[in-house]
Amino acid sequence: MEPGERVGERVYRTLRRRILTGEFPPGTRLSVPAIARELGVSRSPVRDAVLQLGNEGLAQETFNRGAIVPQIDHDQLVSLYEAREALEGMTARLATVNFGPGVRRRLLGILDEHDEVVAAGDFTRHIDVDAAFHREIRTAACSPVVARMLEEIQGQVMIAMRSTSVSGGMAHAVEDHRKIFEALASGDPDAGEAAARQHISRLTSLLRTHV
Amino acid sequence: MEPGERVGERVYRTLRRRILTGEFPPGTRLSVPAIARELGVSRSPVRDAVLQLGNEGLAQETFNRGAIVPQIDHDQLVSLYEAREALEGMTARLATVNFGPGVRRRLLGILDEHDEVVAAGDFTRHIDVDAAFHREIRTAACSPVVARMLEEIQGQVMIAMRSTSVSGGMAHAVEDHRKIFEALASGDPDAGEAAARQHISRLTSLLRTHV
DNA sequence: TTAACGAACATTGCATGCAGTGTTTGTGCT
DNA sequence: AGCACAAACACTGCATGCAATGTTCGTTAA
Repeated sequence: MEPGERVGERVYRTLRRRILTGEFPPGTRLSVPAIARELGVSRSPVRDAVLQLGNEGLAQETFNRGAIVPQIDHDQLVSLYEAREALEGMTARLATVNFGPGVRRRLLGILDEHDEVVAAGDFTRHIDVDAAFHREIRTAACSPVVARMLEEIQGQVMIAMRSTSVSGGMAHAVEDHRKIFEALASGDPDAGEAAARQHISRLTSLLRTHV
Repeated sequence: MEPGERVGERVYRTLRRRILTGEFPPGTRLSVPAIARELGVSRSPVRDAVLQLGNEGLAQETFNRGAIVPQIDHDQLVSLYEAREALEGMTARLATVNFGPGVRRRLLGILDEHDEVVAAGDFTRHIDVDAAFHREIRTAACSPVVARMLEEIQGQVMIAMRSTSVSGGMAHAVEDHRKIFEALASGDPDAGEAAARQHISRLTSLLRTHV
């Protein structure tokens, strides 16, 4: 007997997934009793989960009025990208130092797959492969604090991506990723950071013009 | 009748303060019933508070064994400083753009006070004034996401500061701060970011040598 | 018809109950 | 004394109760 896992943890992951996939679009009320009934658990773990989602910016709480899935407004999205630019730059810098044959191989595999996906015009898989590329770099960076913060940003960005089209274009993304890869492979931390930041800041600029 | 504030929120702030001031040193057990009895509230809001502290890295939870105040080990501290370097750099960059007479006046006031405090050798006030300088820049940066993440980092760093002496020296800190101020005032975002990052990376280097 | 009102209903946030689990303490044995 | 073991105790995590508050919807008045 060792579940070793809280019910609240499972509820948290369920709700998080539903929010990120858009099954719970912005504005959806996160009613604790309703969710508890649906999942067949009591209100306590559901409450824990909703509070945790609130801490991560995936739920917006108001006193005595419960929580709703937030809309990520333009200013918030800009701020998210400002943080993301700084942190992705740092992961690239750190990953340059830790760059090895394993990372090289995996990144090249992701890039090849990305080429195929773009050629096929599959936007959904593009999102996944894009995320995989950045995740691989985060892992190589070996900085849990930075990685955790990027994941938190990623969540809110996923919400925003459904309402605003800030995609800079799939082909452009792969191009940027190849540049980042080459900078990492070159072993120059400054180049790695610069390439990663430019990748993000291009989106931030697009965002700022899209007032 | 308008408390408009959750009991859990008050408990959270109380516990957070006790952890950050060292009243609850690392290893302290955060027993929900004990805290509830002491504060004269029920276990529910205390539980909420402890879970929230866990999300911020101010409590370490183990399944069926409750939470304790964490020790920040060396690797964790390095990762915290890596994130901090990236984010302080970004705030300085953004603050450069938003630099105005109000910010200038307040920063100069803080720097003058810092000089006095250092001359008096008051380490406790040094900590406060140091934090005030960085907070002023965070505020000027107008990026809530970046600011929030820096505050989260700040909490864990405060825990670590009591066990490891990573202080680079009070006088050196003021010197760095003046350089940052001048870079901000110059209006060059690159210079602002570079100055802020160097301030942090100096500490990171100290840390890395202090294996 | 539409707007204002109020009663019925649902939800929130805090309090408390409880089974399972971990910890501590006291006891007996070597 | 030192150790094994068990019983007593305490805590965790989930379930549920409840008063206060918020929401909804039907009814009434203009």
